[in-house]
Amino acid sequence: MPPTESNTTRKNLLSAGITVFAKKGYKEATVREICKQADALNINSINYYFGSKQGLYREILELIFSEYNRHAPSPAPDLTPEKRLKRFITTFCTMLYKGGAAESDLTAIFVSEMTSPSPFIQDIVDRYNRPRVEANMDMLRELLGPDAPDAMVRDCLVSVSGQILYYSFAWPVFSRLFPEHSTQATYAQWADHVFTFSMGGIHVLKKQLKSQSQEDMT
Amino acid sequence: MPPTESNTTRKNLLSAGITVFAKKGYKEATVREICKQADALNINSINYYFGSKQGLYREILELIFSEYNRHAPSPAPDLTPEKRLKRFITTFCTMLYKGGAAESDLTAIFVSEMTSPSPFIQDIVDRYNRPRVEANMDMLRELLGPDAPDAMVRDCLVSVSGQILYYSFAWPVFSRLFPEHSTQATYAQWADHVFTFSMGGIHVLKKQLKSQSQEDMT
DNA sequence: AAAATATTAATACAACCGTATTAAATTAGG
DNA sequence: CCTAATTTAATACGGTTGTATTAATATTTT
Repeated sequence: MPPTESNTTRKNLLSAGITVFAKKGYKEATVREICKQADALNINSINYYFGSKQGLYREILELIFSEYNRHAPSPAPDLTPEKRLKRFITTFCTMLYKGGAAESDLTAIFVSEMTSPSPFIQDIVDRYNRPRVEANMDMLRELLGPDAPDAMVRDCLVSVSGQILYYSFAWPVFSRLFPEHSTQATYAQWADHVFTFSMGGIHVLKKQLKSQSQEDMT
Repeated sequence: MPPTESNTTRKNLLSAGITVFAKKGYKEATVREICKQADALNINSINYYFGSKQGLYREILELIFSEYNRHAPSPAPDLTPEKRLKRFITTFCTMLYKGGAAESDLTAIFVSEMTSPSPFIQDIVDRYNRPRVEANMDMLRELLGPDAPDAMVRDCLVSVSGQILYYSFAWPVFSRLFPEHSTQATYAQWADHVFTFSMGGIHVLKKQLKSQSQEDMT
């Protein structure tokens, strides 16, 4: 039985796995290529250390999402909801685009797990995404006011998330339409834009809510 | 040489290919499964009619994008930019979500082509996406005013597109966070929300532009 | 109807996949 | 230092893939 202690081959396999899984996707990534990338001449090392190709991938997924979780903003109920929205957008954009949209291996695996999820997605969503989503729903509810229905709060969260995530999955198309653009160089401006744009959207919806409740009075 | 005339086996292979490529992705879809789905007992029929697996996929791609193009709104310069934006959002959401976000085969292939593009992506983008993007940029420029810099116009287009596309690629995660939600039932409301939200964002940016130019006056 | 062509069918093949097996080499413990 | 355990190495195996080959059948053309 391989122990879990510090082992350089094991670590090499993990980081090589991240690289190859990101570039090729789960199915097209081969254990032979990962081993070669990890300077492990024997193709059996993945089975030795992780039981199987899927075992390696599971461990990589855990590694990536806990890393995301570590960088994500800790709850700060003392901040105004505006500042919390700004923080959410900025840190998310930074995580996704700081190293460049297409170049980041972690972003690539993150996206492939969204579009074609592995068997581990339910667990990942429950442990990592759900708590953050609930916190963000609360934040948006504060921004929209207590009269905002749940559907509207959810729609706003989707509007914000959709903007943030766009480059991460549409990059192969976008980069061909705007070849000169670089998310690495402009991710901070993009975060600013998403914040401004979204505050405008939220403002309109809030106003719309108010006029509706006034109509109900008459 | 196989002729291009009407042939039921050929058509069966095309529609079976759409189904299987959508469900499995290009690599994991096998010619054997496609042939079985098409009631073609011989696994050689794909090579016979399309030369190769890739040849079948290329023809399917062409079929899908020309279909998208057919449903997309024709240019209507007489309409106000607001109405054109509304039309753009509505028709796009309808195309993507009318049959349900996860269930639509065309949407699945569309998304997989965005996230992990085939060798044909450049040609597809040039012939189908670029003209629409340019028309939408013009529309947004009208909404933002003549002072709006190109980067702002482009950012707004990304903001709108990101919202529209969100469900198409994030569905495996979103549906686990909100299991009761159905895009099929609510795609029209979603289009309404995206329009309202985006007009709010555009309005704020326009106001911001105006105040900036006033500062420049002093 | 006969000949030419198009289509379907069945099988073969080389390449690749993940994993199992077995042996050699290295390291750790007494 | 020698034994036991861990790690690396090399190879084998069964399965699946896309495609090529060859033959049989159906369709069209003359």
